[in-house]
Amino acid sequence: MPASTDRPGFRPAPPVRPTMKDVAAAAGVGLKTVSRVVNGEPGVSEDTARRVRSVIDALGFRRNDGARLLRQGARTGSVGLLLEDVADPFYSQLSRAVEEVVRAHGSLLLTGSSAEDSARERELALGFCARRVDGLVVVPTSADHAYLAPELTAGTAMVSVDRPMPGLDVDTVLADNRTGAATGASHLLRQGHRRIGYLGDAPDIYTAAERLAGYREAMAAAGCPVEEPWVAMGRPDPLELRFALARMLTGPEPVTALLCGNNRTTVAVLRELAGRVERPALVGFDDFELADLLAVPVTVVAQDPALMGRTAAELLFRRLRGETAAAQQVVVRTRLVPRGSGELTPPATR
Amino acid sequence: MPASTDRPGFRPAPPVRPTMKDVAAAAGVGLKTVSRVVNGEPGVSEDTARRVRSVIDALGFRRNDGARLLRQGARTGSVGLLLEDVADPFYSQLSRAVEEVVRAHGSLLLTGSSAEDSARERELALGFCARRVDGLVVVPTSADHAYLAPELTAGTAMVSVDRPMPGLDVDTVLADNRTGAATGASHLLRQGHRRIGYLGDAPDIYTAAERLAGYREAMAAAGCPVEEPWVAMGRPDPLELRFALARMLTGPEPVTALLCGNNRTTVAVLRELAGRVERPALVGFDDFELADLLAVPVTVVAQDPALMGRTAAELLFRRLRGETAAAQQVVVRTRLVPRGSGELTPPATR
DNA sequence: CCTCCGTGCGACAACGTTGTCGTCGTGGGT
DNA sequence: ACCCACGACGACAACGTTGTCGCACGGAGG
Repeated sequence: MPASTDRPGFRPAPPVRPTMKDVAAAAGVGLKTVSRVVNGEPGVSEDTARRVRSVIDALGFRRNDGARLLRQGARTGSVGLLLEDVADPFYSQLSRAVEEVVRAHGSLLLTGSSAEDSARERELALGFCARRVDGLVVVPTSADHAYLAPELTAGTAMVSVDRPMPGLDVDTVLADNRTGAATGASHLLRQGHRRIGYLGDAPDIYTAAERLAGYREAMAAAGCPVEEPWVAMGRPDPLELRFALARMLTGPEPVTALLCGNNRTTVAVLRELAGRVERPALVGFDDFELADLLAVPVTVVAQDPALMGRTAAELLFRRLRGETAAAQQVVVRTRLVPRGSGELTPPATR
Repeated sequence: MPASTDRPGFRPAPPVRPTMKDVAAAAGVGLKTVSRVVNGEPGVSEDTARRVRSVIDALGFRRNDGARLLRQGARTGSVGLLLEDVADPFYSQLSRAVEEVVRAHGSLLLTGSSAEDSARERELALGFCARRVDGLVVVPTSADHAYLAPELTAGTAMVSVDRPMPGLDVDTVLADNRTGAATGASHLLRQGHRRIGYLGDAPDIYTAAERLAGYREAMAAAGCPVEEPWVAMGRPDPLELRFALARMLTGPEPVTALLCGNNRTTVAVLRELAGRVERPALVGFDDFELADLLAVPVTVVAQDPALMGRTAAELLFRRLRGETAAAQQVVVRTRLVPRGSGELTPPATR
């Protein structure tokens, strides 16, 4: 835990908030009467209510929901969202969809980015639970999540999105990664490509592994042996990527097409290709803005992050409404969007 | 408030969480001893501590931070972030930066999108305050925010980003919108353009108004009268945009260059231009991914959303640390990034 | 006149935790 | 043998709120 110990040189007497007691005293009424007014309960004369309300405005009183929740033992009306990085367009779209649903249910949203670091994810998740969120929507790292089991049995709803949650049996929303990647690869094969490279994220990430598998399956089904230099997996590092691409695109038998395992990789590859002479065909997994406006519009296997987020959030609230069925898995279909880059044919046939 | 009244047909006895009392009973110790163990306070023998810890693990006990905070009257270690739309890249980058700083201070982040709707913003802000967030980072709508004054005096720190907060004197982080837009316009003027169109967001949005003013200033300084059909302000609506562009680009005296007031407008314009024959020069306000990889790379006036977010969050924590100086305004500079589209010369001179 | 009831309101406990303070037992010093 | 200090622990109040209950008052009905 990153030292919340702000060694406070000198904290200037944090101004205190008025409580119901203060309001009651100022209005010359009992505490409970204020409570009644604040909550719109009956049993208060309009005269008294008016007086109390004016004092409330004058003092700027706001009910302390923490205390309220403690007393009522009710739900907190808040949901935690844990993902890899809010700034990634895939997650930011997912995030918006989740937020929309959460808001529609009158709840508030806590957001945290794990940066793919399981310790950080854990810290955030437990922090959310300590705040007693009603539920958790998680894009889990590959680490074991059994530490969340007590929360689950304690009634905290949980849904996993984009990846399964290892070690915990919860509702899960996934894209059809394997099929999608296979579709992308097949599409390239159909254009006559035989030597197709694959660039993806680190293979400990579920989606990366699934998509790689999809690629391999499609290649195998087409009778195309995959040579190892054609596959590059890892966190998108510009330098590594440059080497990998050089490896794939040069030599006696260069690849004529590329399948990119995700958003960031696709963009990084495009940027790298801009500085090279080769113009391999390219299909990207996951759509991105402006893909259609590039010099060669980019063919993608599009996911639907908004639908995934919405579905996940709705599953969560279904649980919160009391649904007790066994954990289910929802697979959201991907869709091939041909735009040009994936329809380039291999040089020999050009 | 959107009916948090889930008419619960039948709520299946929400499983209860173990409390310290339960742990104490199960471990055969006093309540306070459990508290001591949980908080790592001294005065517990290692034997007892071990026993308590094992019971804690067995029951899956987690301290209830709500109760803790209530008791301690301390800060909640949470910060609210209110912006227009998490899915907008500008805000999602800002958001990440804020989150980073918040995390570094050991706090949690509540996020809410106002969708530019002041009622929704208010609802979210008050919801955050009811949860007793320590501070609020807000991208405010243009509505009056005086309703937050009680929170401010009650000690909730507040910082306004991207726009000033009307009706409330708080630290504010802004981009130099006016200068930036003027720079963009001047850049086009320098290429020989005299008829330059401006497309921006609704003028009740501070940044939109400022940037429009910057454009007008630059035009005036160059002695170029702005004709009204050249200016189109409003929420980005594809159809409106099409009409506006048609108006600007056709007729006897069409504009030869465009200045776009923001991210979304720039992209929408690019998309629209892709279907037209005219190729006006173009400068966009706010950078966006892939701007450099388009057929004609797009010249932009780049903002630094991450710096803005970081600055805002740091100002917030400075206040929380007790800083009491008068509210300050930080202006983050923009930077012209020439990439091609803004260096196109007018047809006459081409 | 008294009774009965409804209305308006306040006292009090409780939610789960922590700060304060008191108690108990042990061990060392005299 | 006695005292005191000290370590280990628990009882209790309090944080701000709400649910329960009871009380006082006034008017209607006998």
